Amino acid sequence: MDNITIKIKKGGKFNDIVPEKLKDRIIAAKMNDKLYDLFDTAPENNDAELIDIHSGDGEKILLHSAAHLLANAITDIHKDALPNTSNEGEDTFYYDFKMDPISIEDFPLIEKRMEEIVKSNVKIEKSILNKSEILEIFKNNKYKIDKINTNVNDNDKSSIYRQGNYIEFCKGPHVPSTGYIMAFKLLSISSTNYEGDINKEKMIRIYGTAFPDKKALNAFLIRREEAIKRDHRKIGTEMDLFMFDNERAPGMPFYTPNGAIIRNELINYMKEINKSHGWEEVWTAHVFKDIIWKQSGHYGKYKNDMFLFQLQNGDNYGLKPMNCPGHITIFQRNVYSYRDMPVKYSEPGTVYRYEKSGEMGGLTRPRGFTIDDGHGFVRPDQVLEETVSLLKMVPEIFKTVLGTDEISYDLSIMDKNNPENYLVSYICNNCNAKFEMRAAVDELKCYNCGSSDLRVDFSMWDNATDNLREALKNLNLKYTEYPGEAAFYGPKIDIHIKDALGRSWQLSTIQLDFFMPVNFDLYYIDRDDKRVRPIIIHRAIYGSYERFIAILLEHFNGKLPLWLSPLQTYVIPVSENYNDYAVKINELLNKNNLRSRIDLSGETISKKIKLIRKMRPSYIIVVGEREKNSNTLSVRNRKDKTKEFEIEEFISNIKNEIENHKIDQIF
RNA sequence: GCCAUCGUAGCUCAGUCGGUAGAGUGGCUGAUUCGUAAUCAGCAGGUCGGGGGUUCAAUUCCCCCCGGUGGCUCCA
Repeated sequence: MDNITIKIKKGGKFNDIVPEKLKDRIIAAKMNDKLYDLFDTAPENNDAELIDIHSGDGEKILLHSAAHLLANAITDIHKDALPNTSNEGEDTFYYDFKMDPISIEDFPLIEKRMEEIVKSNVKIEKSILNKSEILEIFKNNKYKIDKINTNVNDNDKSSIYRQGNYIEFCKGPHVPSTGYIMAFKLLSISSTNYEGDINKEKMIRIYGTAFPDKKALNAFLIRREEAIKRDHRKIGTEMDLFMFDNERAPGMPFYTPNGAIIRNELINYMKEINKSHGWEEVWTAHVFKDIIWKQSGHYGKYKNDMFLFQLQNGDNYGLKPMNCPGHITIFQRNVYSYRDMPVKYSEPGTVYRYEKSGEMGGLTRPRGFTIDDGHGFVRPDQVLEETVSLLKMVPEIFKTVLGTDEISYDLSIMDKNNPENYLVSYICNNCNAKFEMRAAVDELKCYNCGSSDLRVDFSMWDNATDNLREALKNLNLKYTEYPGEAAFYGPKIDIHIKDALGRSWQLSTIQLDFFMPVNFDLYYIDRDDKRVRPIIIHRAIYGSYERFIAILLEHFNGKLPLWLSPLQTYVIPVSENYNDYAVKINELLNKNNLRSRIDLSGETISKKIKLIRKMRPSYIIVVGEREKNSNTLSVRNRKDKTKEFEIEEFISNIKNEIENHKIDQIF
């Protein structure tokens, strides 16, 4: 929801401009993009946005205050627990404590204490104190002392928040009193290390959530339960789609016949899209001599995460962890004119990465997976056009496959204050040579004359980043910029989609790369007969097929659109007396290239339906005396509605449903 | 890799305070001939993740491995 905006005079209290009837839902204020507590005073005459607890900013503040509420309760119950720090996610918060391990069995007691603090509606008050005063308050908590020392300069002041007996070092803002935290719940518990460093001490992390009202909290909890019920591993077992053999090939997914159908349909659809957008399909080997990984830089950086092996004769090989060197190898077979560009290769490319044991998880994080990969070798002046083309492909695909329009775009750009972290151009002030270098790993001196009198040239980054930005703007896409989030080798656009359960997934990526062209000395011949470096665009739309199938299954709860469904029709005769008619129907469906199966077992019709349900057939066709006599079908859809159809009518309808990749069924 | 937790029949799970295991479901066989979420009966399935130790005896207790799950870290 949108917040209201009201003018305020310099020095006025934000709380004084909150309309009386909104007092119970306005919890903070915002001016010039900075958040304030309601009891702060306005720094200037300006518009103040009043933050409603139901707004995006409001919910963040609520979660943050709920985290403090948790810490308040924990320290009340466990006197020796030391609060470290909290953080908020989309719907959840966590708080890390140094304390003896507890379990979710302890949650009711903690929640009860939290409830009491809410009931007594304790005021949450800010004080501004000198650093020394703050250090004195937190003298028994070394974690807070660390935080104070890193965040506050010696002679500066900072804020602390007090709610009853509980004090927190925090920059706020917060809800005005604990009574605003109407609906909350603790969710889970896990361990973590101080500052995320595995060498530092273990901490207890408690996750929770909070909402402006009970209704929203319940909706969240139901969604969460539904997500567990829809776990792709469970659906995959029920529908017999894929398996793992943890003894023989840990982390490697095996697709069973049904799963292979889904995977192939997705791949075939992507092939069509690639073709229509000028991405030519190639095929590359899975095993390469290690020299290519040394040249690409993967070996140096990811050696420990690669499958590497040595043959009897001493030759060293590695499984590909990325497809780009393979595509580059193909690109290098030729010399290209500027007129040949862009050269765009695509491939459902299977890669292997030795994920650490604790990092694997079902299909979402396997050790072998297939990317709908593509590498465009483009002239710098083609980045815009190619990015626009890709940004048009993405919504088309997700609309078709998932039926979703909820797509968001992140533009990750470089942090110009730290150019050493990136591969950027330098110009030698001594000999005027121009070259690319990453100062964080290479010694910063001229390759030509050895001089270290160099100046940075951002033009390559600036042009490329401008092109990405312009592509987003041309298509009127809403996007967010993230300075400092670019990879060292180039800026990128990451694309997120929201699934049926409201979860956001990063799927697609459009990544510019200045680095590989340098490593492999790629070039094309320009109009003036000079060699010019192309830029590589790495792109994937689904991301990996494995992860995408997991998301697809959870999004649809396994009830896939017909064109993706492994079992499109399932024919059930009412009794064995109608087997002949059922067999005829099933054969007719198969002849029409439909994936149909028939159940000729002696079970009752109810039992047959019961048993096949977990396979999620798109249509169940029941035939008996009536249908046989009138040459019709009794069809039951995914929503358990039944309808009579003429045979030909049904077949032509569902063939149309398949050809048009429809999400909805014919009735 | 780290912390926690788990590994018993194809699947879901029970059980053994140490005496080599059970249910439901699925599978097979037979009866039933059935109108949209379980008709009945019988039978066959397990060296209780792997290795070692303690013990007269280990699936159970101890140790080490291998895997799974939830987090942490990581994700080119």
